[in-house]
Amino acid sequence: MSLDAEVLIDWFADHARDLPWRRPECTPWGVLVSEIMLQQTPVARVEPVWREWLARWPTPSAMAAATQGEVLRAWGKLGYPRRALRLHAAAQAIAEQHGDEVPHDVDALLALPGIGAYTARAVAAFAYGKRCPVVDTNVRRVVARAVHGAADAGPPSTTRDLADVEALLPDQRAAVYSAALMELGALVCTARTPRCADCPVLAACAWQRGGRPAYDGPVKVAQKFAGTDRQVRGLLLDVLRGTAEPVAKSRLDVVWADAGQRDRCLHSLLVDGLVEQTASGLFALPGEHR
DNA sequence: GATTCGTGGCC
DNA sequence: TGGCCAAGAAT
Repeated sequence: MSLDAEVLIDWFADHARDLPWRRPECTPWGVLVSEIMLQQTPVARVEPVWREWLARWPTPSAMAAATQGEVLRAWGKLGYPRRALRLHAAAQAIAEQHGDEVPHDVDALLALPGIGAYTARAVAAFAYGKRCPVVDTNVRRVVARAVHGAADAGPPSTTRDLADVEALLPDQRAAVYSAALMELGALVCTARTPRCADCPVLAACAWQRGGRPAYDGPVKVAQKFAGTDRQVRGLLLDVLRGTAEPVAKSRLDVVWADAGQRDRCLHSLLVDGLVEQTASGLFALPGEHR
């Protein structure tokens, strides 16, 4: 197809960001941690936390030995803290069932908590050089434009998305090619205001050739945050992150006026295992108090 | 397939 | 100013 591998790989060699999880000395565990942290989270916010994590927990077994509370506190404000819990559980599974080595196989990776279609293939490709389609939001957008001539990708469909990228994947240097596709989407073929003048595959781009028509797919519902349970859960968890000792419910009640929503959120945090109640009825991050 | 799940920066 | 967006996964 049109997205010439050599052109893209050469562009990547010249323009790729120097990210720590791309360094040759980065371990597969480091790659895995980066991929989990980068889910729905910008690179700039991930990088400092990733450095702290790898220094503190350089292996899966090292993290497996930490408590859930320690892990949640170290996760800080990266967002979606269930990722931290799942990564901790994945570290335990890797330590106990895989000899402390991050699995090579996509299927074995998929079986780990918090690892889905994207992350499993990203680890297989970027940590082990395996040839497999790696499809994130950047790649979906690049393919939508360059191949299908659409301004943006429609709703995701794992089966179709994987097939699309599989068809593009070169036989050689497929992992670097995948990294290049992602980087192109992150730096040039961006969601808003793409830098088409800087694009290495402009001549091959179907969207460009078609006069860059506007997006005509189904309308995407904007995700709200203010006033949602997500915000309230975040506020509650932030209290517990900031204290070493369990706190009384009154300390949590002050973060949100609506008692019904507040209690519902606290309950859901308990169900999710992000918060624990002690025998004396106080609240804390999990795994640190009896 | 549609929803839910944090957080903060940017145009 | 505020909607949009950022390397998704689980249900």
